Amino acid sequence: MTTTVLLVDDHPVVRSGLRAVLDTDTVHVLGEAATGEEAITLAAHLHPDVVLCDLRLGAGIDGIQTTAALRALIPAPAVLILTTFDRDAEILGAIEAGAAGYLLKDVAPEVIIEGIHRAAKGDMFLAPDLASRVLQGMRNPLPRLTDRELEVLRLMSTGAANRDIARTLFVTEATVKSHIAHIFTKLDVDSRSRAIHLAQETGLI
Amino acid sequence: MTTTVLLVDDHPVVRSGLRAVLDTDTVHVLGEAATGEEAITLAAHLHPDVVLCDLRLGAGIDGIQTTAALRALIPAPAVLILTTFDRDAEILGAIEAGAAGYLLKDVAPEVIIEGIHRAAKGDMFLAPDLASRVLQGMRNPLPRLTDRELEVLRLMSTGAANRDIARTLFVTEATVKSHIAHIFTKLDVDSRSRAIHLAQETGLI
DNA sequence: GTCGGCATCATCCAAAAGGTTGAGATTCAG
DNA sequence: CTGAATCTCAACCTTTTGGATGATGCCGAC
Repeated sequence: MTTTVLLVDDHPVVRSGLRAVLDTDTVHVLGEAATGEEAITLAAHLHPDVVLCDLRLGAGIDGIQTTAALRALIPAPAVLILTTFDRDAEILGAIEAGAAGYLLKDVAPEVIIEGIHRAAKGDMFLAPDLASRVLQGMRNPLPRLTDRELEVLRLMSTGAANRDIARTLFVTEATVKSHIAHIFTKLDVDSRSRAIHLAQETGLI
Repeated sequence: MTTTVLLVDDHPVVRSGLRAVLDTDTVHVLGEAATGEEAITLAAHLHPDVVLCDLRLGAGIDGIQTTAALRALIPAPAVLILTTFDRDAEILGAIEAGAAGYLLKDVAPEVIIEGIHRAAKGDMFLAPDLASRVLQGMRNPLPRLTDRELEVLRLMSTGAANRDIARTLFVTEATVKSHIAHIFTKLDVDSRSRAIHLAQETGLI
């Protein structure tokens, strides 16, 4: 039985590659989308069994938002994330948004095909080298930062000093320091550079 | 007249995509390599007109080292860098290593084909949106950091405090501070987070 | 040999960052 | 309504960072 697939990637070359690799007797590629918006429209019309979606989609909404929107369709396609990156926060975010699986782009074509079939059957499918990491991430969840704290953290990571952050957010430096103190406590670090490094490593920002 | 090409990319899917997109009446794909080492061996035997090479090649040597090695072959193929990333230092590094051009992966297939033909003729070919940036980069060259300074910068970017850096490098904190002062002057910044951010943005680290 | 670049270290001072504690205001769920 | 979380701010203090200046030794270029 053939599984129908919609490809979502902002790189034409990757779409062509996926199409060439996937379009076999067990998988049928219904269409391609370059953006998340396009993917949602196409999926609503084509009703693919599975949507194969990149996380980074250039302009417009990202893969996680796309996943959430796709899963809200009726009938909802299974969403398989296929990406180059393996940042923890993003994997967990994608799964929270309803993704059926997560594959890295450097896997062999057969693994992608297997993942598609598994996703179509309603299974979860994680690239083997990611599975342990995800479980690890769920045991050691990154503390939840509030929106404001994330905003401060992002500004910090661009090299902004407390004064700069205060000016950007229209608050006093005391407030910024307060947020930063909370961030440090939650991330268990004691310097902005460590906080930045940790945040970048885990995909928090 | 057809131009012969060797593909170098660590992602099977991208290689398939490139092959599907490029193998036309004017371009002939001679072979594919997944690593830089493989690319050099293959190029020495197949004598392609052009090598289309990703910058990030997973394990092993990177695209810039591969470029340099390829350009040392006789006859030397033209090397066209095709990558997702657009960091300044890498573009300039690739060109220094002898690359004939630099393309971003999100361009249309026709642009890649045009780039291949131009490279085969000995022209330089830069993605249009990169050209101005590269010229800009050559007018405002990033100051050359010494090896030691780069080492310190890299440690800084992992969140290490001066004391940590000093311990790692077996020098005193005073020395670390001295290096950092030089780094700041050269990069024209006044805080480690800004230095880290700039270094990451420009691909310095 | 001399000069310049580099790495090493030191001292002194000022500024920024970080830690602690506490507190007012708002919002939102139970 | 009450309590918890969040965002805001303040005062105080310690540590870290950054800036300025200068000194030593090494090495390679001229």
